[in-house]
Amino acid sequence: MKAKQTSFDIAYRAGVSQSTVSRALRDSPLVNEETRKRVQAIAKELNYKVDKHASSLRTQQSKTLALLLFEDPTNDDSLINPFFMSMLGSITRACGVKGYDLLVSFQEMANDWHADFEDTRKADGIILLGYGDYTDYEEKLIQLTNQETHFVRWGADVKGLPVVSVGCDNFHGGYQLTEHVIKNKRTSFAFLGGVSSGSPEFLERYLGHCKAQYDHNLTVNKKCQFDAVSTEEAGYQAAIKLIDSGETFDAIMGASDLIAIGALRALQERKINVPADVAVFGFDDIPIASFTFPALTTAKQDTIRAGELLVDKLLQLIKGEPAQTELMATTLVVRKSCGS
Amino acid sequence: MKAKQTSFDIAYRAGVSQSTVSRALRDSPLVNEETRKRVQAIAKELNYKVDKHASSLRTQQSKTLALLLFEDPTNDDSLINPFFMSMLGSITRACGVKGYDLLVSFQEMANDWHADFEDTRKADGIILLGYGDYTDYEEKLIQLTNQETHFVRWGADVKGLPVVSVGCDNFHGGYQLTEHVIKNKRTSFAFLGGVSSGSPEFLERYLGHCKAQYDHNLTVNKKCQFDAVSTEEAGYQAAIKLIDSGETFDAIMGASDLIAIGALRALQERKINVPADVAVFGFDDIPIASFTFPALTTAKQDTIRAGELLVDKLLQLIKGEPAQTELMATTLVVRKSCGS
DNA sequence: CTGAAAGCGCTTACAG
DNA sequence: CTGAAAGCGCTTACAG
Repeated sequence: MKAKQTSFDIAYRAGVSQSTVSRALRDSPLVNEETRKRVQAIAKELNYKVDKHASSLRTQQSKTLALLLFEDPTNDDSLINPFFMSMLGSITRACGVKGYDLLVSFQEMANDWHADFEDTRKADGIILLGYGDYTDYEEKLIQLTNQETHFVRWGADVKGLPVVSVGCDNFHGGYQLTEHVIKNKRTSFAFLGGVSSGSPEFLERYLGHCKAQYDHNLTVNKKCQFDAVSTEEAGYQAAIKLIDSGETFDAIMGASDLIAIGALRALQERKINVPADVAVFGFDDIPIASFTFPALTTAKQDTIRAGELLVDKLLQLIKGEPAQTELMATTLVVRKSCGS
Repeated sequence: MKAKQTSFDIAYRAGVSQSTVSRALRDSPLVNEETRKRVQAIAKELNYKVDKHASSLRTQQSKTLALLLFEDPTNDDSLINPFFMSMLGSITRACGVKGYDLLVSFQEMANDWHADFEDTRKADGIILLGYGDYTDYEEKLIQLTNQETHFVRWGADVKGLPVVSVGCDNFHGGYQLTEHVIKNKRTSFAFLGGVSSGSPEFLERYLGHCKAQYDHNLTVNKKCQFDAVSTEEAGYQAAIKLIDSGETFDAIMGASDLIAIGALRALQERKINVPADVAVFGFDDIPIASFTFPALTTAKQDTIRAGELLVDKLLQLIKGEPAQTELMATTLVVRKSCGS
């Protein structure tokens, strides 16, 4: 049990050549059925496993994908966005299904993370997942593209760049949510979240949000929009600013669930009743969203499917096949935080 | 930019042998300072990176650790225990610091996950993280030990087995929490969570919980203990059972925060006021714990340190050094859910 | 301090 | 269907 078995050991026991062992183990049609079974049985018995590095070196592919999770350094270490955690889970599973391993790496946006994985052959391709200032981000996307790295990313479509993305229809999601709340008789909306081009997802949600108000003959009060990054704390701070601004509002859209949850805390602290006085809704449908008080109305992004799409498209790219950016529809999830 | 650079290309450009390139890149003292700088500069310019598989094959170590996250299949896909997510973050970072990559894999407890990583040389060692029925689990630990796999695990100490674990002092944590709540004038405790030897962590928390009551001359009401796995839903169900049992209680300890959060939901649904009527407290201090209503009193496990310890100890094992099981103290985190 | 050479454990043309 | 041989890109004794 001590020394590691090699294909030569198996070959010796099976009375065949090492080449045949290799073929048998890879289910090559070039090997006799009976021989294959015998070889495989012996390999199993000796608990032999093909050496990953030797085979990767020879075939020049690692059968590994890398997941790069990046965040703004503002985020607390332990407060990794739960939405990304759901994605991590589904990506891991999707990789498993395809026979790929997954290397996970956390990076700060500021760091120089764009290079290593494919150059060192650690991974055949990269999945990018994270929020951060879009300006920094775009630069890195360009570098990756120039290096001819295989990669896909989660997020809004990128205008000029030939970058394959999987994202959700943020505009429509924002529209749908807002329309739902308008039907619940709310007329004055506030929006918490950054709406610069630095955060395209939030911006699109905001635009959908505004369009819904416009379509229903409501006036968008720009004074009721406050910037916030996607954390509970930022949501709390933005909501406090909103409350202290003296503007009137009867509904708050958080650009993400985390922001909405922060708003919930601020409202509660100020004794403002949700949903009686103010409706609150978010975006993402992270697991906690159903456990807040009151439970949060939100737009669900299908993380399972997102993970599969990301992996599938990356694998296509690796194979040299073309892959298309894809936008997934969101689902309206109605809970208690916006009234009936 | 197309064809991948090898150390021979660098050697050619630098006018030295390939061996020297290899040495220079690894900062070997066997190479002239000036030569090294020149080689490194050229490598950088050409964006050359050492091929991971070639070097791993040669050195027989992968410089990669594997993280195996396993759960009971009862858990919802998206509901990966947030506590483990915090751990994942800190483990990733700790690996990075040590120059190791991290392979992540999710497995169900029922599967045959004990083998592959080290046999295939994908990883030099394994970190085990998860909850599940302890009986199944122990069997797998034994297999891993027999295979002479290098591994460490998060969790309670394992009696007979020579398994290196990092865990927290669950007994003391349970004791400390309960004592704190007793000082807040609660006298009748309920406990939600499985207390069989199938879940040793929960059992220890329960024992500490009981000991505190005993030490303060309170009677433990065994009818107020209801089994629950570590999910919000299980906590909710257990709390409903507790309420419907007709037993009296003025405090509930959830064996984990998730369970306590489920209990919060059940109490709210039944219009039982927290903390006025019933105090509620959990264990773990997951990120959501401060955002529940009311915010949850709990015992914090230091995930940052836990990740570092896990990685350090695994690395010791890989180096052939002895490593010891270590128990970390928990910190009492007082929030609103147990009164002042 | 440097170079030529062996070898890590595979996969896959090539020849039969 | 099978085997002998080359070679993936490194690291590291060995010899100088």
